[in-house]
Amino acid sequence: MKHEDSHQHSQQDSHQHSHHNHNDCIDTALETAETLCAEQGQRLTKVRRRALELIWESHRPLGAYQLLAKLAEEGFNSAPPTVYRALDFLLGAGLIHKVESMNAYLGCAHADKAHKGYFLICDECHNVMEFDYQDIHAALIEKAAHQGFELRAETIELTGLCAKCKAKKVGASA
Amino acid sequence: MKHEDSHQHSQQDSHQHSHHNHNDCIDTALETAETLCAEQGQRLTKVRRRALELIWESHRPLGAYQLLAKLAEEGFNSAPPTVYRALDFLLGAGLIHKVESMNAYLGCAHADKAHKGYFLICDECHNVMEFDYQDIHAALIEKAAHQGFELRAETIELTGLCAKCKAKKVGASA
DNA sequence: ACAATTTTGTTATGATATAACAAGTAAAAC
DNA sequence: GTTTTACTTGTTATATCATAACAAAATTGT
Repeated sequence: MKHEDSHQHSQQDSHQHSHHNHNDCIDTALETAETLCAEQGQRLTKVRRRALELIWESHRPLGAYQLLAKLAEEGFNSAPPTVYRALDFLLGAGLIHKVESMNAYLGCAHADKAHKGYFLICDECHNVMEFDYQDIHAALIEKAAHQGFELRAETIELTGLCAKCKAKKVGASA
Repeated sequence: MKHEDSHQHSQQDSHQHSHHNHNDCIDTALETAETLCAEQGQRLTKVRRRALELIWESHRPLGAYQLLAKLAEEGFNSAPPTVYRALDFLLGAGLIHKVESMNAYLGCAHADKAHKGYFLICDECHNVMEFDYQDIHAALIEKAAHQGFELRAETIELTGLCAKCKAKKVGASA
């Protein structure tokens, strides 16, 4: 196993965990975003920046219209193109991912690393964990190449039961 | 590698290939569908059967409203619920897959085998190949379990350039 | 035939996303 | 420092994907 790492993006509530202060995550993500945009001559404008923050503040993947509502509350323009433009920008910059099976958007924890989003999605609590698994990535590239296919992007979304919800179920039936 | 197999679901046109008669595919798929439904006491009604056929006849994943239009041409009811009900049934029976990143539906080549759909999607021609890769499946289960996650379903959609389109590009630039 | 179940018809609406063009704003060129 | 250019945002309208709710019809079991 060359490299493997994972990151719990979401949490049950807004309180701080003993092992995970989500506010730090947001701060780091925003700093990374600033840096990346600066490096690439991209403009992280007010709406774009605030959209990214709001996506990070959410504990689960955020729908476009949910995000739009939050932005509208803060006085931003409340027509759909506003939010979709921001989302397009952030997706293009690799700062967020789209979870295709949920039509929702999630802050990317490894924006600086150039990667694909691999997700574990809990059917019960709808929390999403992003993970990065080089072995699988390599295997997929090889598998695709074997069929003459040149891989560009990967959508890997796994659903099931997360550890917490599994524990809760066992407790309930006991 | 324990098991690996793939199947080219789509083709450029409706003519027969030297190595692939798509009509045979459709026939086989429909027979399998009949058998499976009979075994499980499920009713493969007219709309459902015709929907499945139409999905198979399409050379690419078919959108719900595209399917609806085809059904309407043939005198079936042309309101959305008709097609979504048929799709729900076929999805539930494992006879088709939904390609999440395209919001489109594709005949399942291994309906009898109980599996997840892994797809290679060409950005150029939009053809889709389904493949089945036990090594990756096993690795994903293990990886998820390692994080206490109980895997139930997998959405694996890989995009890029298929062999044909790659060849075409090389030819064009030469 | 009757009741129970499932499937389909029908109307309406919700949810997700983009087209097209005008107006504003920041960056670059002069 | 104004003009030109490119980019970003505002605004209206509409396309696309999907489901809720309830009535009618068909199928199945008794």
